[in-house]
Amino acid sequence: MDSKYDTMKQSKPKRTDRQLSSEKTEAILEGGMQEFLTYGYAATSMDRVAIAAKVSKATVYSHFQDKESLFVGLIQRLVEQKFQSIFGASEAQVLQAAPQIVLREFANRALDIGVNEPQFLNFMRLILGESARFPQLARAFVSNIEQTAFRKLCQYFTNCPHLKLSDPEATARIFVGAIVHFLIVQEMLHGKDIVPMERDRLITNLIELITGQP
Amino acid sequence: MDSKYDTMKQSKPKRTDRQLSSEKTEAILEGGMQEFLTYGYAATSMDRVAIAAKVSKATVYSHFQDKESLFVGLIQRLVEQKFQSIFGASEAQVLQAAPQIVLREFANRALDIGVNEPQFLNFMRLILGESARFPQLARAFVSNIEQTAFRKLCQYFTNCPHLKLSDPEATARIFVGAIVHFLIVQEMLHGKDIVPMERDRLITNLIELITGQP
DNA sequence: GTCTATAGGCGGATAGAC
DNA sequence: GTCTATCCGCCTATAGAC
Repeated sequence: MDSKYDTMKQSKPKRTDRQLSSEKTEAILEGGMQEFLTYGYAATSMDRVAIAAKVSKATVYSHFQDKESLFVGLIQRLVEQKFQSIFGASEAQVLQAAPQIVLREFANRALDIGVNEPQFLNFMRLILGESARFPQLARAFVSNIEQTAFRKLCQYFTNCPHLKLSDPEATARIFVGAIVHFLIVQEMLHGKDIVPMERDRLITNLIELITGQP
Repeated sequence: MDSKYDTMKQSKPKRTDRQLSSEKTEAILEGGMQEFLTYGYAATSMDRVAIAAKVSKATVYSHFQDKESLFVGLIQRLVEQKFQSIFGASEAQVLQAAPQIVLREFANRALDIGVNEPQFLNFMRLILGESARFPQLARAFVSNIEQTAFRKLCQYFTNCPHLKLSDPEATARIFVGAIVHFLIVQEMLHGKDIVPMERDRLITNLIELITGQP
């Protein structure tokens, strides 16, 4: 249980790398995604993955070496898909607006994902919950999602002439951290009714702290 | 899978509430804790729980109705234990110091838990990872840990004469969020080497933003 | 109350036909 | 490549002796 999860395994041994996935492979990945996101890694059975993909269990095993390979390949693909859907559409045209506008837009986009896409919450639950047993997936998440958010915000802070931040990199971390933690407590941990707070109130206060403008 | 996790089950049906847990019950809870924190809910077997507790499997089932009852009872107890170990030792004597000192102490105490107690990270992984299937455990975590941190910090912000915050409650959320997210990315998700940052640098910047003092 | 032994089922993974 | 059928082990939970 220690080192074997750290070594990357081959997900599709039967396939040369110049060809894309076949339809069956795609169906297996799609069915597996539904099952893993719903039940978690350990509680997902290869029987149900096969049923969800509408293939036989043997077909699943002809495309993926074992359950662990399917899971790792699937989640890594999902991390890249989420990266694309979050950061793919560039919003360079609004970066000229006032910092209050740009930062509010950034925060709202992040929080909208958690509210409008319930599967994204399950995706994060899986990454966080399995981060001890599958550290390479946690690292892929950090490299693709967290680091990109840090960079984009840090670039904005550094280039924005109105802001004079002593440490843009640390400030970017604080901004992302406050937003993501808000999402975790209110939505992922069902804290809305226990510690209620309007998202606009948090965002407004966060922007006030950073810009120094009331 | 929907409503059954929301209804609280009786964890110790054979025991009247005026008596504390017996030694066997304690051993089962202790053994179960080790297993669940290491392997997660679904991958933990009652066989291994019994072995870890040094009792027979039948004894486990004579103290707890089923696997789910053991898990829920155990995690709820653990949430209260963590609440005690984090907030039990009151630090009212240092609250007279400068805000820079008090807030830095608060942040360092929180981050020390994640670094010095690796089981606390596994505890959070379990709460986060199972928050869809066991929402009552997620809510217990929010009520005991998150809400208490918000309250303590908000009380300090409100009573501290040096600080003039427009919204102490939202600011407390931002402070806790930045610290907890830093812990999640650096330690839980193994991000130390990917997005390195000294904790003091983050804390210093966070305190600067809140106090307005460079 | 606690044990050993076992029921009964579902899990991952594979053999072999086509 | 894909299927049906199957192996075998481990799973949750319980029966029954003491």
